[in-house]
Amino acid sequence: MKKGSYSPTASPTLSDVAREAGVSAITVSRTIRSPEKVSKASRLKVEAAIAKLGYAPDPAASALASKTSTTIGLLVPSLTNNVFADVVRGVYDGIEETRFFVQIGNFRYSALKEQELLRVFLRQKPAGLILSGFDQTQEATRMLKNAPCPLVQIMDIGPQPADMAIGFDHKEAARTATRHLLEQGYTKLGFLGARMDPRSQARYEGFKDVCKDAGKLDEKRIVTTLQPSSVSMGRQLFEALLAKTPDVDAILCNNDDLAIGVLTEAQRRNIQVPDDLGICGFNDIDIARNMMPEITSVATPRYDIGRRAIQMILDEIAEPGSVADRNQDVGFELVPRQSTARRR
Amino acid sequence: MKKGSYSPTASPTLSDVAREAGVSAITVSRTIRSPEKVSKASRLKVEAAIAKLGYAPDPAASALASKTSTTIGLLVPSLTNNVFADVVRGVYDGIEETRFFVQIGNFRYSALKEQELLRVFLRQKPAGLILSGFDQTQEATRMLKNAPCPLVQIMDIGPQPADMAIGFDHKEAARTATRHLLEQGYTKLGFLGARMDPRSQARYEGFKDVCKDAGKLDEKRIVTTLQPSSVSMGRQLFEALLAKTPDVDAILCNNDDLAIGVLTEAQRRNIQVPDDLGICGFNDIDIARNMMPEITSVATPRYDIGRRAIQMILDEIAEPGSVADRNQDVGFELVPRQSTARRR
DNA sequence: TTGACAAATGATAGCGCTAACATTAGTGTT
DNA sequence: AACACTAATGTTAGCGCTATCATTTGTCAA
Repeated sequence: MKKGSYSPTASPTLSDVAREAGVSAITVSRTIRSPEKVSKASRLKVEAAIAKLGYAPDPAASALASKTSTTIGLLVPSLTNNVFADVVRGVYDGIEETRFFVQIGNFRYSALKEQELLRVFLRQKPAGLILSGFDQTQEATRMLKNAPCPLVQIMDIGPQPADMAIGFDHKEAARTATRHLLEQGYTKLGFLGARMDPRSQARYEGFKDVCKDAGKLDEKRIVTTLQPSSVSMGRQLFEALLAKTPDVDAILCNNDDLAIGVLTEAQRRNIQVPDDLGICGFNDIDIARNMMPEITSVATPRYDIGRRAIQMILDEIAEPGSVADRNQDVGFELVPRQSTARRR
Repeated sequence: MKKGSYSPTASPTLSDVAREAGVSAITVSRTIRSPEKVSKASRLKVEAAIAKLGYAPDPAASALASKTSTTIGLLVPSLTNNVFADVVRGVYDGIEETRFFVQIGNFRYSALKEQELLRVFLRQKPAGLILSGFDQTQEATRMLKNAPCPLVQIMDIGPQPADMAIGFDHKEAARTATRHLLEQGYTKLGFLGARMDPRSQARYEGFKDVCKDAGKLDEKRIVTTLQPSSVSMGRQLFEALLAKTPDVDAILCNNDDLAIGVLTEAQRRNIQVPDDLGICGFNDIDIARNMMPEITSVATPRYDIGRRAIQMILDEIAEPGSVADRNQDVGFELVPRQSTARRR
């Protein structure tokens, strides 16, 4: 059981190790941080002392003295969202076995909240920062300009990253999906969108672009909400869409959650997918591609983006300026499946 | 664009704020950390100065001086898993607007890795720790015994928490679900399990208990894997089960992902759910309850557990010993739906 | 052997904050 | 008015580490 006090227990410090090893504190510090600067004899003595005392450095003291911590900040707009869950996973996998930590900040799609989180994170003297997209506030952008660490903006692409960026073109992805629906012979295209953040907006624009070019744009067949995306929301939006325009014959969903909702609601209403209704999702999550029928979607390299973003940061920490391609477009891939495979 | 250097930029310090406000540094510190100890006049002056300078405290310096950081460690076995994603969300929601941070450690279902993460986390002098379950290594348990901070073990229940605990009885939950299947008239019950961690094992035991008591246990109708859970894995396990025992008429799935996989594979094979096959999931995630047919599941308060765990920690930080119920069973709820609503 | 240089090590100071104690201002009692 | 007390504020020292510069030791050419 536990005492009610939570008193800190003393751990050995650098000087303890130094005394044990018969060297100065700074030599111990160097043995840990840059062993190549220390003679083999000293190194062995110090390593033995560290092992004997069970020493581990205090990250707070280190951060204070060196003005840089081992924390890498990751600012995401949502933790619920599949997209960011995958990114987070990639980042964590990439950080494993390094001396760094990840600290996640959830700014809930609020640029202002992002700005404040950024301010707080910067006070920690992070070793690196990963941000979502390019839509920071002016003040946040200003802070980023002279951020004291490598920085990657992820998920989106843009002409002017603050430092580095990796993502893909959401508008073009939606264009590709929309063209696919037209090619499959659908003519009355609808669009469902939840949580209309900047990237969702870009997809929406892409959809409208292609519809307009094909002379098939009907704004009544567009239903969006600012509320979070979910399967139930997909059902609700689909119901709303049917109420307005029952003649819709294909739907581009802003993400796979919505697409699943549309599919299950269609099954309930006995609407045949893909013959009466084509459904295309976005992101290509595991569940959607295992539905019956399997849902057509745009595969996006979310995990990979997280993984590569963290690698860019680690590379820059090791050797500033070493990352050659500082603005990477990793692309996307339309994966046609049964849910849009209409019989001609 | 960016210079290649990442030089740290000076931010205002406590003394800067103190000078601006015409008070001493410690008064500024107190205004931030315990405003009730400061007169209203000083407080207003200090707050104005903070706002003017855009000051935010340096957590490293604070941690070093006070021997306790504002970091709360959260050790989870997986980031992919829906279960822990919801817990994480609850924790983040509970921490919002406080001065604390969450730092997640992913130990990938390895107790040894958990132990090493714990060691590293403890060096940060965390303000609190949240662990998953009770299955720590001996060494980890020893470290926990004299952890210098409040500590909550979550998701499971057990007789002897290291400090505090909140969770529910997985074995009993599985018993309840299994009884439900029997009550619905199913007689040849199967069990599918992936990622058999200690809590999955407990559910598995619960299933076997009830089947055995009812004289309906057939080990051939149990298929498990150590690989991660997913919808595709649900399909695979279901296929394996059908290959062994095609007569199975109901399946308890270790979680909803598997259940969805079973359902979609059943649809592919034209097996009627619930009449030919009953399906019961676990966790009651949004997608499962929106399938067609809707999937019966055991609702577990994952978000709530995260939320309450963090609150227990915050309460203990504010007032050690103030949390009265230090070992909470938050229960579960069977939610019968169409996927087990067999016609009699 | 000497000097020139690099490699290895150390002494000192200080990062920005808070704990602990010291002092001053304010409030009420007799 | 003098005293006792609390509330508010300040002074001092130091948390554990690393940057900086100074010193010592080792290495090699002339």
